Amino acid sequence: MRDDLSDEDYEALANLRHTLRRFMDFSASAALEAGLPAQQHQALLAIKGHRAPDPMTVGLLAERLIIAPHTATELVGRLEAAGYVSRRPDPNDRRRQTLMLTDQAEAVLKQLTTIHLKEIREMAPRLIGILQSIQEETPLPDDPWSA
Amino acid sequence: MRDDLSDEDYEALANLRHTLRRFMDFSASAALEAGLPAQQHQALLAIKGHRAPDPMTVGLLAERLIIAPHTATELVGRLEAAGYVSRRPDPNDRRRQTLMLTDQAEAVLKQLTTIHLKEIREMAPRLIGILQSIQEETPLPDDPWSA
DNA sequence: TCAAATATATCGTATTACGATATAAATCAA
DNA sequence: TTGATTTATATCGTAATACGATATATTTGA
Repeated sequence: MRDDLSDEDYEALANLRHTLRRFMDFSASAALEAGLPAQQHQALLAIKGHRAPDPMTVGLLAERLIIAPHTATELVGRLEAAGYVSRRPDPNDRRRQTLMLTDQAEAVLKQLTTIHLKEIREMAPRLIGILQSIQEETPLPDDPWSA
Repeated sequence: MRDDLSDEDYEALANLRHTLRRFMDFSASAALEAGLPAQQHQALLAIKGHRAPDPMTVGLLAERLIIAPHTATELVGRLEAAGYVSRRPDPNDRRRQTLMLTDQAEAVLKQLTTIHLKEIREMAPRLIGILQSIQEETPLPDDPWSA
């Protein structure tokens, strides 16, 4: 594997970033139109998308969103104040707060998830193409290192 | 196409977000270790990865990063103050500022791009898998709607 | 039982993007 | 050419949010 970087390497990486930023921008705009800041939307999704025997907690949410636990606390505080989430101490470990979505959250999340799946289906081919071109590490057909 | 959402739909979307956030966290940490805030790193990459006859400008950078033009102005201001970018008025249109990377920027960007390509090559299979499962819209083998 | 570890919460601070606005240059109609 | 409009960039004040430092409550384990 060559450790040198071609102009195409930088270009592919920049295109990947641009594609990701377009998705993030789409997502943030859609969430805001639905009345949710982007982080709050992603928190609701993380709670709803959590598949496990044990319930979602503040600490687990922090892990899934890759934020500090106390940042998750603040985020949940905002969600609770806005009526999207309820906290309830875990009877097994009363340090833990289990998180539940309200009906309001379920409704807005359903709407947002529908349009996100649609957007992702449109974006996916382009994104997959960029990822594959990076993995092949010889993005150009006439690359002298290929074959 | 069914417009109903299954638990697996939410789960796939949440997993996609988690994967993207891990990448963003990796990227931001790597950039910070190299002395660059995340946005400044992405700006350097956008400048370096710009393939076109015309030079990179503040407005073009805003388009690529999907931020407001005046936000790009501030970002470039920080990059210039830190010695990563130089501005020069475009002789053809003196409203425009053309952007050039300094040697310092080239060096740090080369290092960051190398480890980013490595990380992406590791992340890509998982990300592609999630994207494809969403596109197939029947993520489970035993999905009653499939076949 | 008491010390250490874990989970959550609070407060002050810093970064950064944006809205509103300003300035300069280019374009175009008359 | 002039003057109005558009385009490109820049400045300033503000708001949102994540973090560091720290605090409190609960559990665990020697």
